Amino acid sequence: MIPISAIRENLKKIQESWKAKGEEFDVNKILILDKKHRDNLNQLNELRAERNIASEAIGKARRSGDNATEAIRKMKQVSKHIKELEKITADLDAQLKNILINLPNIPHGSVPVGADETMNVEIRDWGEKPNFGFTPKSHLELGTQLGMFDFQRGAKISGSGFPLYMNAGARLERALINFMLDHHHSEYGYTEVFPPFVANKSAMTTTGQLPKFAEDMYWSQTDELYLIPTAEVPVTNIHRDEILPEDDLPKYYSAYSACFRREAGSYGKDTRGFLRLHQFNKVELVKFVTPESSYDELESLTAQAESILQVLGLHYRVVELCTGDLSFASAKCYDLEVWAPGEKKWLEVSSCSNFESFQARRGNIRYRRNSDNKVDFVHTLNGSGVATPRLLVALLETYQNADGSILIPEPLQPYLGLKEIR
RNA sequence: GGAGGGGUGGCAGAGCGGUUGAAUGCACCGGUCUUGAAAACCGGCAAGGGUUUACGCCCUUCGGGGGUUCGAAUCCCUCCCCCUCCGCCA
Repeated sequence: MIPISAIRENLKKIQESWKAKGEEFDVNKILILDKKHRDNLNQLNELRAERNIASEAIGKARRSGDNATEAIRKMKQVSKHIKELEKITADLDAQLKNILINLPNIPHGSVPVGADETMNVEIRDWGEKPNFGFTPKSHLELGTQLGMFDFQRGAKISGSGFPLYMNAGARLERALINFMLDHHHSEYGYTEVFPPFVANKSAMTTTGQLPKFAEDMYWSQTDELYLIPTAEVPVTNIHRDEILPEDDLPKYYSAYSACFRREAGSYGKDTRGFLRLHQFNKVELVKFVTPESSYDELESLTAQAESILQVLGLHYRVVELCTGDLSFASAKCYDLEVWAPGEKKWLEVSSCSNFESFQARRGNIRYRRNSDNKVDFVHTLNGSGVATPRLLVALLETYQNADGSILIPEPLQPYLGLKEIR
């Protein structure tokens, strides 16, 4: 959420940034509403002040045995008026909040301006495309031959997009998750958490899934709970409505979770195999940091996510999203894309974002500054470190042998207990 | 699911219709003392909003919402959460 004061004070700048995102909002309506709200609030405050003074006087009169019936009669009218004004003010406030909660974050000044993903900027790449002495197969062909997963039976149980991992596939999935969690803990000191996989409306609103993206989530009406689309939701909400001591920052959390996405409106896109799923596994990294440090933390977060791909020896590139491709809550974002030689495609396995105070404001996540003891919003960041389905695709396709067997990268071998899958 | 208890400032914990935005303790900040530190003593210390060039002033907030009242942390209704016991269950 961006503060209304920022809209009042930096209207031009904010409008431009929305334009760069390809969005437009009726700022006039916001400003008029805001003015109306403040006018009402001022009137209300004056009346309440009057009431407070009168009530105290009545109390005093009562105690000293004086008659206060006339004052009480008068205050009855004032109270009635206050109630009416309160209703109006609350209604205006709700209207205003409803608009603010639907406004996207403002891109950081360093973000390249562009309309869509074609304007994203490749920042760097790592490794090289593997050379095969044969035509590389797709992960579907390889995995099916090796009995690693079964999409037909997964669909029988739940529908398409719900993969059933089997045998070495199931074990490899578990190995990857364990490997990534261990790596982030031992290399970078992340605190591992195992969060709930469902979350309530407040939690979903903090991170920005609600109110705009309700359609994208699975939800249990009877319990008013959503299945989480990412561990970002529960983990960011760990510190909702809290004031953290500055000395506790930065806080680094890692979490495995299953992720559930309805992918409404994307049918027919990437329907093959593991490229787009309704349920998948992911290790998520979440940081709570001071405002001054958040952009340095974004760089290190990205590097930490990258290190997973490096250790596994996978060719990848880092792409900086342009303004038009930036998500609702993000102020700046790097995507990690891994090379899948069978698909001959770059696959997004991670998005590393700085949300600045956008989520912190929604979730009221604050810290007490050492320098002046004042309270301020933290900055939150998160990135996948990384998502398994496309990682699995890249792994199978990169490490395939001519006979369809798969070599397991050395760091992963102890986790899987195998040097190769055949 | 049934019975009972409870949710108050950064934390602990009083208050149970009228200077209570809230005692007290801890934590924190400043000062005195000390060679330095600790202890002791003195002082300060909630957040949000509005208004003001500023000092300041005003309003709101004691789990959420609603009600009673001139006036609610305090009374009533309702919802949520936590704890204890019983039942059920991985």
